[in-house]
Amino acid sequence: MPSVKSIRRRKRTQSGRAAAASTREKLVEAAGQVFAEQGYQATTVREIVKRSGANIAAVNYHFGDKLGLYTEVLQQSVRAARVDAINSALEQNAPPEDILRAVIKARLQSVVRPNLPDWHFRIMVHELVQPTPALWRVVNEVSRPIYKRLLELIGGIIDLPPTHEKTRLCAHSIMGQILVYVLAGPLLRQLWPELEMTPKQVDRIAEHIGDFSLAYLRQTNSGDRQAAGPSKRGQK
Amino acid sequence: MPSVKSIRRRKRTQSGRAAAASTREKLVEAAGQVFAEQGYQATTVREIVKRSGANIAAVNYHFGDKLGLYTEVLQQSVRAARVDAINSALEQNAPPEDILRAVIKARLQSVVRPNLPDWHFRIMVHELVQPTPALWRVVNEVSRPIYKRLLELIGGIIDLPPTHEKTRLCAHSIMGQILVYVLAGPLLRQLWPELEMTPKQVDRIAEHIGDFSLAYLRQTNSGDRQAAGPSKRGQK
DNA sequence: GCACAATTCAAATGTATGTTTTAAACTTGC
DNA sequence: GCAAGTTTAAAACATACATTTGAATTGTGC
Repeated sequence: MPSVKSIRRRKRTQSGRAAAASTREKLVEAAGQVFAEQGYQATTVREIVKRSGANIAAVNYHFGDKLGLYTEVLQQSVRAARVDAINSALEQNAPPEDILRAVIKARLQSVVRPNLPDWHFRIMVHELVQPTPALWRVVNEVSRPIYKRLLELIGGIIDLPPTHEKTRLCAHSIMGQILVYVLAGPLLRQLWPELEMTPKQVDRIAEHIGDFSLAYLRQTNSGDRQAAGPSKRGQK
Repeated sequence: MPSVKSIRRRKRTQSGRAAAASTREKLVEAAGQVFAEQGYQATTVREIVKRSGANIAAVNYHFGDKLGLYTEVLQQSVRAARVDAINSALEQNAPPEDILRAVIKARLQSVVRPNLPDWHFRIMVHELVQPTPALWRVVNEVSRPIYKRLLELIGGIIDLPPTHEKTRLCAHSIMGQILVYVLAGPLLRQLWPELEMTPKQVDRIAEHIGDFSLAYLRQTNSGDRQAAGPSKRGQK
């Protein structure tokens, strides 16, 4: 009796369009939440199916196994992140400094709100602390282009090539200032109880990060490359 | 038949002084490493005992269970962190700006090196992403004093009270710039393969963070409170 | 050396979890 | 209505894991 080992992967029938907005999607949605909260290792498929209201066999049927489900979640995450507010902010035609402020604001907003289906970033945080093989694909597909664009933007402000070490360090400084509110959120709330991530407060924080960063960027622009051009010399 | 449920906790005999620098300590050391790498959930006691060369029952004997071992690790972490380089750097008698640079450097060094028995910070990172009840004690006992001191330091530089919102935001900006190298390490290495955390490179990064931050702090000091004093007006 | 406690060891136990199976219902397009 | 796809329920299976046990070993004071 040859135990049918083959996983019954469904072949993405799609026969009837998007008729079934059902189990499969509910699974991905619930899985995204749980994975974002607990990380890959700590989440149980039983918790996922409980939240989604689906049957446990469904994850096998649709995704083969837990890792398959996780992969799907990551893929959707990538797909969603690609058309994200960040990119649109990076695309817009505006002075570099304004673009930078817009990017900071967009990232902080999308990251700090609890409700939205924005577990994408939280999953990334888990990946950073405990990488799974799936991380590298995500990094290359979504993080790298954004990183590249950010380098160009900053390089433009401080008048250095995007790959220059100083450009990179500046990019990391900005990324770090945003990250701290994502992953040190609980810590900061404990240290500073008055901190509440209201939309208004988030905007204030974003503005601060912009001020904080531009102080150095402007100084570097008019400092290192002396008289590079009088166009942007304003100290405010 | 009363099943002897009581965990055979040893009563810290200590009869023969520190004669036994053995199993217990080896366990804590190995556990610190593994917990720092994988986080509480993902680490297995089997991995710990394998690395420490001890028998698996030893963790029960000495610490009751996995959580007991983790608690011990955290306590040692707290104890070690208290007398840490950070504190000594914060204590020293020097200009505030120099102290700030020293603190940044010390933290970055202690955090980025892989070898040292400095898993303290890494464990904190895991705690941030997946808090355990033990987190809050650590926060209050070690993070809060350091945070307070940092606020005073920065407040001194920008001439604002430590509890002022702007002071706090500046502190977070600095913390974030350091944090990004800890928890986005793998990501950054992927995005920037040339990045190698040699001691020399780490020093350069620390210096950048200092420059980056002081640009704003100085500007704020001489900007907000006008003519507060011409002592520190240098733009470099 | 001897008794007794502390420690270490190999093996067993119980539980949580991922995975698979079976069989029956229920959708849905043709 | 029927055939294929989908969902459900319940159970079984295998494995990894923390935890426990009881005996063996080691150390220590007398």
